Amino acid sequence: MGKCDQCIVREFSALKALNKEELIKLSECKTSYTIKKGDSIFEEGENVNGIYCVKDGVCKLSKLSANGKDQIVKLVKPGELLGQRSMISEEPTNLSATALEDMEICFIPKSEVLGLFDRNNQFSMNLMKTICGDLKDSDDHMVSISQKTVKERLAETLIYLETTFGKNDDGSLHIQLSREELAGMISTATESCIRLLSDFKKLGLIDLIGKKIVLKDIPKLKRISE
Amino acid sequence: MGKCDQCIVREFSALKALNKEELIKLSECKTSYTIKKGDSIFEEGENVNGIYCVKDGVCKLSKLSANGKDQIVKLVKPGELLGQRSMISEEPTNLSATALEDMEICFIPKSEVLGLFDRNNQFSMNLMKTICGDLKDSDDHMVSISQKTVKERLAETLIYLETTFGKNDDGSLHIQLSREELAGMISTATESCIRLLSDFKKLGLIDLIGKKIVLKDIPKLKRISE
DNA sequence: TTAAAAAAATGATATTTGTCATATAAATGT
DNA sequence: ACATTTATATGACAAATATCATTTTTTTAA
Repeated sequence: MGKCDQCIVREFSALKALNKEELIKLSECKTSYTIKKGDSIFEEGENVNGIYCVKDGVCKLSKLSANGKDQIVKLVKPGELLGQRSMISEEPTNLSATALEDMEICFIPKSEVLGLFDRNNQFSMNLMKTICGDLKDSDDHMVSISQKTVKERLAETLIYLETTFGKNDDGSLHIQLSREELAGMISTATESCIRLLSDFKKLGLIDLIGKKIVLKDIPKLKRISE
Repeated sequence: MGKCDQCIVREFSALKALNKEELIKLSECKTSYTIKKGDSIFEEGENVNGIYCVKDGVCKLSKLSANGKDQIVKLVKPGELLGQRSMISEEPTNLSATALEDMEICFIPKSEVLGLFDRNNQFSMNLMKTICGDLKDSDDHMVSISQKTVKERLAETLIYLETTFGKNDDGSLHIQLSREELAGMISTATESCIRLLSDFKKLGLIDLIGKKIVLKDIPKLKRISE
C-alpha cells in the first residue's frame, strides 16, 4: 500500500493542503485500485461515498442521453479528484466515470473527507476553488456548444487535447479517443465528426494516421476555433 | 438599514447557518442596493469582491458570445446568492448579472465571507453544496442543449419557468422574458423561438396574449420535453 | 395622442447538421 | 492466418435550425 506523503500527484489537488500527520492518517484509510481501460469507476445514478484521487491515467465523465449518445462533460487527469460533487451534495452522481487508459486511483471515504473539512480550512478552500473552476468550465462549455459551430468546436477541442494531454513521439495526440468519443466531446454525431476530420485533413490542418490524429497547423486551427 | 436577522430570504441560502451574533455583525458590514429592471449588477470580466444576496426580484446570469448573442446560463431568484463562484476562484466573473425585474440585493464583502468560512463550518458546507448543485445543473443543462431539439428545450423551459416563478392571476407566466431572452435560455435564434411558440399556440399547448405566455396543456408540454 | 422605435411575427431561403446506407479498414478471437 | 466483429470513412439525402427580408404589433417618448 502506497504512502500518501510520497505521492507526487497529491500536490496538484486540494490535498496539497494536508500536513504530514493528516497524510499518514489518509494512507491508513484510503484504498488503492487498478482500473483497466474501458472499465467504469462509477455509473450515473450511483451514490459516491467518498472521493477518488487519480494517480495515473485519464478518465471521462459522461452522461448517457435518452437516444443512446454519450455526452462527455469533462476529462479527468492525474492529480485531479473525482466524485466530490456527488459526495458533497449527498446525491447520486449525474455522470458516469470511465477509464480511457489503464488507471491507478485511490478512494478516500467520505468520513475522512468530512473530517478534513472540519479541521483543515485550507483543504476546504482548495476543494471549493476546484469545484468553482469546474463550474466555470461547465458554463463556458455550455456557451461554446450553443454559440459555436461543430467545426469551431472540433478545432477548439483538438487544441485542448494536445495542450492538456500532450503528444506522442510521432506527433500524434497522446490521449486515445475513438471518433465516437471525440464526437461526444464536441456534441455532434459521430459521422459529422469524422467528416470534419477528413475536411481538416484535406485542408492540411491535421494528419490522420490510422485512428491517430496529428495536429499540423495549430495557428490555423486556432483561427478556426475563433 | 435592514437587519439580517429579520430577513426571511436568508433561510433559503447558505446564510441560514449563521447564528444571531454573526447576523448582527453581518448587518453592520453589508450594503443594500436597489436595482432597476434591466440594470446590471456586474458584468463579464469584472472582479466580484464579495457575494450578493438577492432579497427581491429575479436576475439573469448570461454570457455574451462573439456573434452578439446573449446566452442565459441561469436565473437567480430571491434567497439565492450571486457572485460566489468568482469571489472564491479569485477570478473575474465569466458571466454578467442583469435584473429582469426591480430588485433588492445586499452585498456582503469578501473579508466577511472568508471570516465566516473560517469560523462557521456549516456555512462553508452549505455554500459548497449550493455550488455543487449549480455544477450539476450546468452539466445537465449542457447535455440537454446537446441532445434535445429546440422544441423539446422550449417545452422544458416553459414548464421550468411556471414551476419556478409561478403565474399571474390571468394564468400567464409571472416571469417576464422577452422572446430574445427566452431564445437565449434555450440556446436558439430569436426567430426560431417565436416560430415554435406560434406552433405551440396552434397546437393548443399555450396561449399568447401580447407578449405574455399562458401554459394550457402542461402534460402535453411535458411529453414533448421528454 | 401620435410619431418613432423596438419587439414580435411570419415568409422565403440558405446553411448546418443528422440519419441511413454502404464501403473500407482495423482490431479481435479462434 | 483467417473469419468475424468493430471502427472509420464517405455518399446521398432529410431534417432541423439559422438568416435575411418584411410586416404587424407593442412600447416609448416627445
